[in-house]
Formats: sequence, C-alpha cells, structure tokens
Amino acid sequence: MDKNLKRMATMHRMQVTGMELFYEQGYYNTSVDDILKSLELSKGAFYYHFQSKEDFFISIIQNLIVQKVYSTLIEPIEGNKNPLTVIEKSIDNALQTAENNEMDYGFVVHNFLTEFNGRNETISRYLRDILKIWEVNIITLLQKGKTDGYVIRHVSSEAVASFIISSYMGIRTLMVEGNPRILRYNYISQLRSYLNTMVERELA
Amino acid sequence: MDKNLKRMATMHRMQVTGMELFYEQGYYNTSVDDILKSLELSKGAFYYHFQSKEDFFISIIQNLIVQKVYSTLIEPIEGNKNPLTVIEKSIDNALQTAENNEMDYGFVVHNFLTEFNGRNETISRYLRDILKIWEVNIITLLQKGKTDGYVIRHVSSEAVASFIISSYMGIRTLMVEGNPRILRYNYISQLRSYLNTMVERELA
DNA sequence: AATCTAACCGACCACTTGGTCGGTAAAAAC
DNA sequence: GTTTTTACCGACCAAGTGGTCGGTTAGATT
Repeated sequence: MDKNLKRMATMHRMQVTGMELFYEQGYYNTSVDDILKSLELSKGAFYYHFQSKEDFFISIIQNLIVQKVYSTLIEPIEGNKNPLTVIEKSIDNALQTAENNEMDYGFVVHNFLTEFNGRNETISRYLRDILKIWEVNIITLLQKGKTDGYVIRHVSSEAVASFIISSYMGIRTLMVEGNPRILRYNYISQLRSYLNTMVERELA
Repeated sequence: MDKNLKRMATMHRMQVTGMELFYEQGYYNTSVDDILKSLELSKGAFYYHFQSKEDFFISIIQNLIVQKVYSTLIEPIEGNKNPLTVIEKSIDNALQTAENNEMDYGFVVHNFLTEFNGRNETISRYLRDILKIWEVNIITLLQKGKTDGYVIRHVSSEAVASFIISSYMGIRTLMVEGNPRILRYNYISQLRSYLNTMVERELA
C-alpha cells in the first residue's frame, strides 16, 4: 500500500503545480511541458497518471478548486447566525486573503469559467456546478434567515444570491491590478449598505 | 487616395473578424491562421498591415472595443437627468442586448481583462483604461447628481461606481451559460434596490 | 532468487504556432 | 510608357504543441 501513497503524492504534486501555472498563465497559455519542467518530471510520468491535459485539469477542479471554494466561501456561512452578517464576513475574509496574496490573479473559478465558457462544455459545466453550490448555499441561508426573523420576507433569495455572487466575481477581477485595499474597503461598504436593505427590523 | 480606402477597408475587415474570433475563443486559443482562413487572406496580407498578433489586438481594442463601450455604457449616461435612473437604464439596455445575442460570451472588456491580467501588462493596461473611463463617467455623474439633489451626499461616488461595475461584470459572466432572462430580471431588481439606498428624498 | 509491475524516462511524432521573405499583379506617379 | 509603390501571396522557418511508445529501474510478490 506504500505504492498507492507514492502514486497519490506524485499526482498531488502535479495537480498543485498545474493549478498554480494554469491560474497564473491561463489554461491554453500553459503547456504540459511547462508544468513538467517546473516539476522536473517527464512526459511519461504525466501521461502515466493522466489521460490528457483536459483530464488533468478536471482532476484539479475536483481535488483542489472545489475544496478551496468550500473552505473559503461555503463552510464559513454554515450555521444559524444572521445570514447577512455571515455572508458579509465570509466575503470580507475572502477579499482579505486575496489582498494579502502577492500573486493574486482573481477568483479562480471565475477566471477559468471565463476561459472555458462556450469553448469547453465539459469543463465549464464543472465550474458552473461549483458556483451553483455556492449559490444554493446562500439561498438556503437566506431562506432560513427569513424564518429566523433576520431577513425581510419579500426579497427574492435567488436574486440576492446571484447579485452577491456577481459583485464578488467582478470586484475580484478589479482587485488584481487595482489598489486591493481601497477596493475591498469600498466594496464591503457598498455590500453592507445593499444587505442592509433587507434587514428585518424587530417590531418595537 | 483610393488606395487608402482599400487599406482601411481590409484592415477593418481583419479587425472585425479578429474581434469575433478572439471574443468567441479567447486570444491565446485563436491563431492568426484561424483568422486568415476565415477571411480567405494570407499571412502576407496580415503582416503587411500589422506588426504582430499583439499589435493587431491592440488595434482592435482601440478601434472596436473602445467604441462599443462608449456607445453602450458611456454615452447613454451623459446628460443632466437623474443619475440613478440613467445608470439603471443603461445597464438594463446593455443586458438586454446581451440577452438577445445568440452568441454571447460575456462582457468583452472583462473577458479579455481576465485573460491578460498579470500576463500582458501592455494589453491589460489598455483594457483597464477603458474601465477607468467608464468608472470616471459614473463618478462624475453621481457627483453632479449630488449637487442636483438626486443623490444623497454622504455616499462615496467612487465606492458606488466600482460596486456597480463589479456587479455588472459578474452578472454578464453568469448570463453566458445561465438563463439570461431571469438573471437579468433578478439582477436589475437588486441593482434598483441598491441604488434606492442613495436616493435623495426631497424635503416635504 | 526470479518474476512482475508501478512509476517514470525521454526520444519521437504529426501538427500548429507566430513570424519572415522573396516574389507578383495592378494601380498610381512620373 | 516606364518606374515606383501598394497590397497581397504562399512557401518556409524555428520553436513549440499535445500525445505516443519502447525502454529502464526500484521495490513488491512469489
């Protein structure tokens, strides 16, 4: 069973490096050779573990990207607290991480989605599914927030969710080459004022 | 001077086709040969008119993309009317155009910005400049809206502008593979309620 | 000790990439 | 009517591209 460990270790190394390079340079602009050179591995090793470049990328989505989205955007909003506060906080945290990342190139899912949208149905489906999971979680949270008396009932949870996701994807792109500190501060201030429009004020 | 006309015509044909293919498939995923094949022109023709693929793309930005942004997003908000109404309307129109476009791949500027961000400083600067122009126009409009009594004074025009731009960029990406009709409707409803937070109510 | 196999090597393949360059037909300039 | 210039052709180039395949080696299995 030691062999299996080595297999997993090598595949994981490849995925991590592949993810880095794809994220930095884009999928089409990164060759398999680029990744292999950076890993000091050979073509043989690559095609022993993966069927194709596309297959390799899909494994990266499933193993690394899904996990990242879960840990930064989904898990932080689980629970029974005030949805509006929790959402704002999770997004602020995600933006802070980006801000502190010297090599930030934007929201991973979004960048790849842009690159594959309408060009590779298989891959873009995987990516859209990830966004969908995030979306569903926000919607569920908001619905629960209504019954718990945090959120006013007449807003459309679906509409709010996709508005939040949209604005997040956009600000992440702007932050790449702009002043991330100011952009984040401004963004959060506006997000807050937007979220405030749907706060349920308790009856006095 | 007839020659100059032909020159311009050919260059323009190339730019239009190049724009189409780059937009549909991405810059790195579209070869010069692809464009030439679609135009039934030769390598010689291409490199007679343009120095390089990059030079060609820059000419597309300057001739086609800038113009498109101006006509759809900037000119519609010029004037002395209520900024909040005007902005909402211009964005709704832009989204409607996208919705009716069978071959929509998202917001042109944003897609290319994502592809070049951190990878080609020259090109991403051009693209960021376009966004900057849009941003400045929104900011100016909002400031004027304050003095004209449409917009409450204590909001940050900069923050509002980048929030609007962010959300627009994001929703355009979501619309590519989602249900554009519903997404647009929902988005506009949320944008409206966001913009409503900064309406100056006239003193009774 | 002999065998087998997982993991990896690297030469090789057909094809594509952005870009060059000598040529050419037709129109403009003289 | 000759020369020059414009606009374009297409063969060619070096450097990649994703992918194949016959080998090699270290360690597990027998």
